[in-house]
Amino acid sequence: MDELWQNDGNPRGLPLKRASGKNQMVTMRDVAEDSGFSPATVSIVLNNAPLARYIAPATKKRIEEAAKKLGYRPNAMARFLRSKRSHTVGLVFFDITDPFCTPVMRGIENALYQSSYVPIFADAHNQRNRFERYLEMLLEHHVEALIVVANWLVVDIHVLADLSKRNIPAATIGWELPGDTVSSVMVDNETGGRMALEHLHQLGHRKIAFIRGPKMLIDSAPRWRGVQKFAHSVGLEIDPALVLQLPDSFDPNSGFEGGHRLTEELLQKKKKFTALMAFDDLTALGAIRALTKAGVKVPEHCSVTGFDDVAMSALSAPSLTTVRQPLEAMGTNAVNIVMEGIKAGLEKREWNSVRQKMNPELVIRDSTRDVAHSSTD
Amino acid sequence: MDELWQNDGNPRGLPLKRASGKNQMVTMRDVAEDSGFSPATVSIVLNNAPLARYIAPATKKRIEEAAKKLGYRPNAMARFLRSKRSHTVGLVFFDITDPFCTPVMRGIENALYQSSYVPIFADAHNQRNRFERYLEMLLEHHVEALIVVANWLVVDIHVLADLSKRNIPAATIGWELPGDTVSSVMVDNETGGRMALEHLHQLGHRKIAFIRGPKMLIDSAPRWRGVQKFAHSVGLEIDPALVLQLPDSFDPNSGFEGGHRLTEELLQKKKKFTALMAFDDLTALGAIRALTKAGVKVPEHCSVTGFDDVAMSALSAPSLTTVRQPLEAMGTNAVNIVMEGIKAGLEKREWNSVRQKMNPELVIRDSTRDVAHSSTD
DNA sequence: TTGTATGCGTTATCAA
DNA sequence: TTGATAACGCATACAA
Repeated sequence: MDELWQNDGNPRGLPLKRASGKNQMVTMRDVAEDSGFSPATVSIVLNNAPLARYIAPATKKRIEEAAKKLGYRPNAMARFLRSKRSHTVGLVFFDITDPFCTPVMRGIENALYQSSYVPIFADAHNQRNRFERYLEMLLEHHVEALIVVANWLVVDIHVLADLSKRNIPAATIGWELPGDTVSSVMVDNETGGRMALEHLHQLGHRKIAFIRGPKMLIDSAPRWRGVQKFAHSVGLEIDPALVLQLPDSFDPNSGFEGGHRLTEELLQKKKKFTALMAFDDLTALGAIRALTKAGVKVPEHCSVTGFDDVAMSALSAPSLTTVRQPLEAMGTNAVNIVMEGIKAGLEKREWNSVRQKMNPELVIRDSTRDVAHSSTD
Repeated sequence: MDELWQNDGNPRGLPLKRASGKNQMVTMRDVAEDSGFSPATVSIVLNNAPLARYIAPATKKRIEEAAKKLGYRPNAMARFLRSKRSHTVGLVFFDITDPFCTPVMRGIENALYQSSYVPIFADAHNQRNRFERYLEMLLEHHVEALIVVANWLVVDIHVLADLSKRNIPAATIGWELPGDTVSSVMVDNETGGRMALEHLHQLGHRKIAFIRGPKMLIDSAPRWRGVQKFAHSVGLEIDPALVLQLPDSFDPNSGFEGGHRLTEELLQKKKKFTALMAFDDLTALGAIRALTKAGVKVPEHCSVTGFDDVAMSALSAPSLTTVRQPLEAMGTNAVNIVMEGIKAGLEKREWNSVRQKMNPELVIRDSTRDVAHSSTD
């Protein structure tokens, strides 16, 4: 009685479309026979091939009607055999579990959809074996391009070699490879790091603690560089005792736990700090948890910033001030890049890979506040 | 200097594998010529076809070596043309943005990987047009089965008709259709509803507020039924003034806002309640936000339960007591179900769709507490 | 134990 | 303006 869906489907009798038997595939030949023309003509018409210009309108109409009547659907596989185009793009995530991935995925999917491409999805679970096996499978399926979302683990150069040799355009998101065969889309980490610190500095914070990213991650170094440069430019002193670093880890969600633990360490030092800049949002959330548990209120006693702006940052309590990566746009751009590559390949043009750095954006929420009455001792 | 990845790839010279030219595809014929056997024999050997039993071991070895040497990779498209098998499964999400989806996806992906199937991914953005267009595309790519993750919006019966007519096994997760053509995997919502209330009841709560799910959602009714049945069985009285309902919405993340708003309404009534049972986790998070803002501490003054156990529930502050849906297992099971369907189709057996109800699990965290000192007036 | 021939559904070339 | 034909890469029935 509560389930509305039962009435949702409009009850206009049987869904028509091909009254024919069970599993019969409708081929171009069927359309040809039904319409009284040859398969060649049918192909030309239904694909709107160049030659379609010379086909009589009446013919076109009859063919199109026959196709619709029979429920004809082109066979992507057979089509590939001739055209070498699969209308398929490989999409490899290093770990879909990372909240970073969802918006990126949305961006990619949406852009591909606009081009009538279909993504073949793979999740490497951060395992190299799995990554390579998937790569193999994607090549068997003849994806026309590859997008790798490598936010957390390292991609070995193999990928690049094997792909570029086959002229399959590839782009990475959240990582970049040496050399210029593979395109990449990344946030400008240095600017992002600066933004976060600048924000805290503007709020008047001077005793600031830092939780740096794991050495393993490509983002860690430039983000920290941004911090250092800004600190230097305004004469802010960074107390080494207040700088900790997340350990390397293969679990993209380990940041929470890491942030929690390192913040506890920080508190044990009994060194005063009025703000904490965390490597990313999960780390920040873990830090907030530790602070709160220790009776340090955020943001009253201590401001905290994150990085990424994953979905839960807006929903946490307090909501998180963070440096936003334009994740969805990054997905979109990666698609546009490889699409260019595909087009170039089709036209046998040379094509250069591109390296894109996207601008981050400071999102101010409730976890940061003017230093006025902040204190942690 | 901090970027480790530069040393990661082992620098063992050039990646070998096919020293041949650029984009040349290696076909079975190449392997045949190189090994000195016919394409038929090569096919038999490389596929381990039944006839392979009769092939001389030496022959097998030479063929396999040639294949490896040339870097032969079977062409999935060409293979499909003969075998009618694409080794591909369509995966349609109604809205990937819902945190519900990630673990489900992980489960599906993992199970497919075990069977060497590859998922073609689609996200309907909750739009029917888009859903139908994707369905079309998936059919053009001849997916062997379809899995629909329809947690939030309504699937119209069309799907079913069009698919079952083509003998493509289909399963839905988080939704079920009338009739018996489409399999489904759902959590046992009624039991889950009961569990949540039972937990609160055991903690001594008697004045309990409820935020029910939107009418539109298939989960709402049975979950509420579980609540009512349990309340009745223990003689718990449910105050209608403390029962609110989320409005229908197409945004799976609207729960947070809805929970927030409805909880404010609830507080304005000035009616005492010591616990709140929310429809799902996001709603619970929204509710907690509203309570906290109003000075009502969770769980000291008011206990809150969610439903689903999405990733952020463990990370929120306070962490959320909730009814866990075994999302990953649900994904796995859906795959196993359609795989059975595929196998049945191959063997021309009859096959019955299945409807699975999975057991939920109560996860007790920090948002619920003994009633002893709870109060909201 | 292995090879030959055929066709899957499509598109492109050429001929009519 | 349209049709006949061949070929894409593979797997199978049949022949050897």
